[in-house]
Amino acid sequence: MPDSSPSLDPVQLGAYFDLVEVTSLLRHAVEQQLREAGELSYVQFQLLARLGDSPTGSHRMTDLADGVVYSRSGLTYQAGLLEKAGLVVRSPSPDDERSVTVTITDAGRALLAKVLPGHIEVVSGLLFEPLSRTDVETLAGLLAPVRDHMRSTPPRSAAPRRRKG
Amino acid sequence: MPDSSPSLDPVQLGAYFDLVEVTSLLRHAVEQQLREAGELSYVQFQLLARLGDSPTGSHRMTDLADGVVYSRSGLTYQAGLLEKAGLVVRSPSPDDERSVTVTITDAGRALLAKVLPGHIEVVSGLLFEPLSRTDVETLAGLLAPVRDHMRSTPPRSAAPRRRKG
DNA sequence: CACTGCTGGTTCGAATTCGAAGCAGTAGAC
DNA sequence: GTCTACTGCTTCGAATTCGAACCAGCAGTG
Repeated sequence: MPDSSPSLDPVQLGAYFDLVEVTSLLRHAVEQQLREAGELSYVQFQLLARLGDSPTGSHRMTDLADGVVYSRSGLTYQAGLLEKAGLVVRSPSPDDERSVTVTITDAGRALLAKVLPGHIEVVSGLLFEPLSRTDVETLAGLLAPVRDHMRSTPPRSAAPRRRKG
Repeated sequence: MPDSSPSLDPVQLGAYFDLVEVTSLLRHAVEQQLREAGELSYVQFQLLARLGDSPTGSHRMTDLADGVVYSRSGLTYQAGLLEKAGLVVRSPSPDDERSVTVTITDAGRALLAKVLPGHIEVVSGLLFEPLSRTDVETLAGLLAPVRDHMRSTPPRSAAPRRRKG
């Protein structure tokens, strides 16, 4: 066939498949650990981690959703769960009436701290075990540009509400 | 606290986060393309792709589930959908009465072929755009060992039925 | 053969997920 | 000011997902 469309050579294909396979396996393992260690789902962990990382301990709903690549409605649901569990608090934003600010609580930080070691252990043992320090640096150097590229490229993700139909 | 547990240095952490972020974004984009192009979910595509790749065009249920890292019950559900859509057929295995063999149909292959170009285009444009040929080779070289390591390590994934409680 | 333990699949119920629709609040044109 | 378009979030319904429980069928022991 005339390759008018961009095709993937075997190496690319292999890299692509390995990428999704590796993350699927990793995610599965991590999910299990998180549930056992602290009754957290992966998304919930990601959310707490992001909040804990923030200087203010808080983020807007939308930013969280975009950050973890989640639907807005899904985030509303998860934020509700986390709030009910006392791990975060939702409050109206001062500057924008529409916006809701999610803030991690002390309990949230505590749980995060409790769960983190085991999490790291799993990631360490599964992902980094077969990689040398140099390997990791190389990997990071490869992924960062890809991430930036994906983030900059058409954010179809944010579901830019269809114009009309 | 005494760091008896293995911790991750910033580079490792960054690589880890970028890894999940990249695949999340990629998956999201691909999912959208697949749904628009052929009414397929990502899992369904993965399943068809695996079947299409097989010399016999078929696999056992369990092997499929393990391959795409999916729960067995989830696979039962998806196999049901695919079968109802005429894309695969389920038949009892000759050698093992318990086992079910899933086989891709011509319609399944046709749909796969129809969807593939767009799929490749998305992956190409998002994942490989910022990577040189050498980069891709490096990436593949890094991921393959990790995949093997994860596959060999305790297959907690397969949910090795708890002994009793 | 009977007995025990394991593997392959399905069914079931409960929890999660998403997109579409809806409700405010904001921003820009005029 | 008013109008129009867009953003931020939630609610709703429908589809998917998982794990626990279950029913065979296989394998090894005796």
